[in-house]
Amino acid sequence: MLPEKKELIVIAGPTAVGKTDFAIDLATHLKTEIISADSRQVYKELSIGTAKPDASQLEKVKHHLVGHLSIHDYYNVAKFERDVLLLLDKLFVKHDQVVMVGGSGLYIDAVCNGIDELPDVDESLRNELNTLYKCEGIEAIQQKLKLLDPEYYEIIDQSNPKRLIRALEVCLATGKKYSQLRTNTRKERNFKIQQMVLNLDRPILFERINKRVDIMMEEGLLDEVKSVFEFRNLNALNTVGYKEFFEYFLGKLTLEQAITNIKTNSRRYAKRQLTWFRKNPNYKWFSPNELDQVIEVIS
RNA sequence: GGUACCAUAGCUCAGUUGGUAGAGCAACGGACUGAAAAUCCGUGUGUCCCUGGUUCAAAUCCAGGUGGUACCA
Repeated sequence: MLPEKKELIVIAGPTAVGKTDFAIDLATHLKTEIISADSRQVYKELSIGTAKPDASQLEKVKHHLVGHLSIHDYYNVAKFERDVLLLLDKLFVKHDQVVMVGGSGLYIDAVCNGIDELPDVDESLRNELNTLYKCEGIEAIQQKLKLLDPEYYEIIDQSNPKRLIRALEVCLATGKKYSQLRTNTRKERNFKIQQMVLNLDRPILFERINKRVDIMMEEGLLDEVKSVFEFRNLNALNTVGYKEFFEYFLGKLTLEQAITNIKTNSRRYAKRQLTWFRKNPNYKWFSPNELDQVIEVIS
């Protein structure tokens, strides 16, 4: 089979829209497998709060990149890109089409368009910069970047500490300007890509989000959060559905407030996801009950 | 039934001696190449309960109505 005949079908969408079931139905129809594109479902310790596919769903279709890591592992978008490309090499041997489903827009883009190859940065360097920011404020890291990479400083969101620190750590680790290491070019893939977004009217989506939080509570989310409480400072746990309950356990919120905040933060997350997908014209938009229409488009 | 208080943004409420209104939260829009469920930026969305009156001018003062809350019957 020629590589050109291979095709990755991306199913994106905001949280709680119904991606998991949709992807299972689609993959079943195509007799293929599913790659998850979800930055939090990769962790084995996080199941209920990340709405991972459950045992019966996993039985229907083979899923990849779900729960294969620990919250103690460091993971990022570049590792995800590499993991998916390796996986696709194997899956395309057996299948002409593979479904990738998830809501992490940056992760999806890394697979579809590629991401610049930059050297790994030592963890201690980032820690140092975080400390500098914490102790001396944002001005300190702004000035530092202005000095090391004035071109990038001009175009960056200067009030965003994570962007500043990222640029700084690359400059410091490589001795080069971050702006010069960014290629801004799209990587060619040896497979075709079709991108779909699932969406619902906002009131319906928000209703689903609120309801799903209640269901997570019934499924024992509180116990799951309790089991990882001691690791709450890990990045993997800077996650909606977990961080709010950490505050509850620390006595900063009532249980009811924590649940309300999870719903609010989930709604805001969904909004940010939609902003991300909207700006990318490659996406075709569908409702989660339009499986037939999606099959029509991809065949 | 009587008395008192209240009625302003989706919610909770500010609003000075009268000059057509503003905070918090929610909401909405956006950015985003190794933390991305992260992080950051921007935006008031209003029959000021209704009807009259006073006034150059009413969210504001007056009268009546409606609705609510509390207390007394």
